Amino acid sequence: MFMNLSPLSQEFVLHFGEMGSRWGINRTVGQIYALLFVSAKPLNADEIADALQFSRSNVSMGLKELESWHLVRLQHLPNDRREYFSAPEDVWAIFRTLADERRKREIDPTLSMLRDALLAIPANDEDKFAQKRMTEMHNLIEMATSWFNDVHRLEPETLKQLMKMGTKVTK
Amino acid sequence: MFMNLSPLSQEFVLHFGEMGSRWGINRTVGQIYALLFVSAKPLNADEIADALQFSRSNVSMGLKELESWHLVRLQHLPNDRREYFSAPEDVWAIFRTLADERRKREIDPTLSMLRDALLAIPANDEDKFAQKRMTEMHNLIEMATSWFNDVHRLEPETLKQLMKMGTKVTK
DNA sequence: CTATATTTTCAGTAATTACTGAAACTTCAC
DNA sequence: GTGAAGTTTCAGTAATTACTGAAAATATAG
Repeated sequence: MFMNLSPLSQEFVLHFGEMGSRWGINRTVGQIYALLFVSAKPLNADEIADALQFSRSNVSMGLKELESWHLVRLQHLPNDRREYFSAPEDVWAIFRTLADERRKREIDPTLSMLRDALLAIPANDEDKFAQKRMTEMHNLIEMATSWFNDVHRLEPETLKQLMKMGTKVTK
Repeated sequence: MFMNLSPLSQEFVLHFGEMGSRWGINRTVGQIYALLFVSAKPLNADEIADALQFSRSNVSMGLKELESWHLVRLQHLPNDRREYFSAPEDVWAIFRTLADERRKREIDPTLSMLRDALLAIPANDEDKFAQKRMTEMHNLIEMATSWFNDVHRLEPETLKQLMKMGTKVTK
């Protein structure tokens, strides 16, 4: 199916395509990302289109999407006008970027909607109940995100230690 | 647009519909869940179809989907043959269910694919590099999930305390 | 067992999202 | 400037996913 791709990379790429569609990102974007992730060298758009066998314009759109997620790095190679792309090397950084971006897109808007809703004067008992539920949700999300923000600032090494300690901390 | 829904609940329901489509779940399913979440009483499928103005069969499918996520409770009311649905009351429990279910669907398959890929004999240098990257990803995910499993077992209250301490722990 | 209430399935259709190729635009070497 | 190399846009089309109504299946009261 793919050109110039070892069976190992192929499976990885295909898997990420499928997973991509379970998340918000589509198959194409997932595959492009996976390909960049396992590539030792940065790739240009034509190489990607060639390797994954889809159109040049599709690659262009996919890369734009990945850029909007801050998941790819754009660079230029000496004596080459084309744009080369690669996935950041540090998997912890990738993880943080992803979490951060998802927070921005999925959590923040909900939080702001909830804040507005909680300011409204309840018109009746049903509204009162609904607001109670929304308050619970709001508080949970607020706490989780502020914890996340704290953790976010830690160095990977520190975070690793923290995770390893894990539940021991409770005692 | 919706019948018998206060503006407050309407906005909440609409917002969750939109958010739903950013996650894997579709608009309909998001709306049904939101409706159940803010309802003081359990609702039957007809009430849901009526409130949200979509077909009975669509509601049936949506509820099945929510059941597969363990996000709704099914119950029967005395002297009524119909099935009534509600969202669990404890938002922490909901959060855990959601995280758990996503782990099962999005992380576990990836982990198992990575494990397989790491067992393969690399055919060349490119494969060697690819495997190195996959190992990094594998280790990160493994660590994060095992941490998550630990945390998962804690009581909400303990977890709350832990989160409040947050970064103070590092010192 | 029969009649009725309720839920589920599913084939067909509608709506949405993804993808392509051609054209437009941008960049840069000369 | 001009032209070639590279990139993006976008209208049209393909593919996918969501939704409906009718029919089938299931459950229950009498």
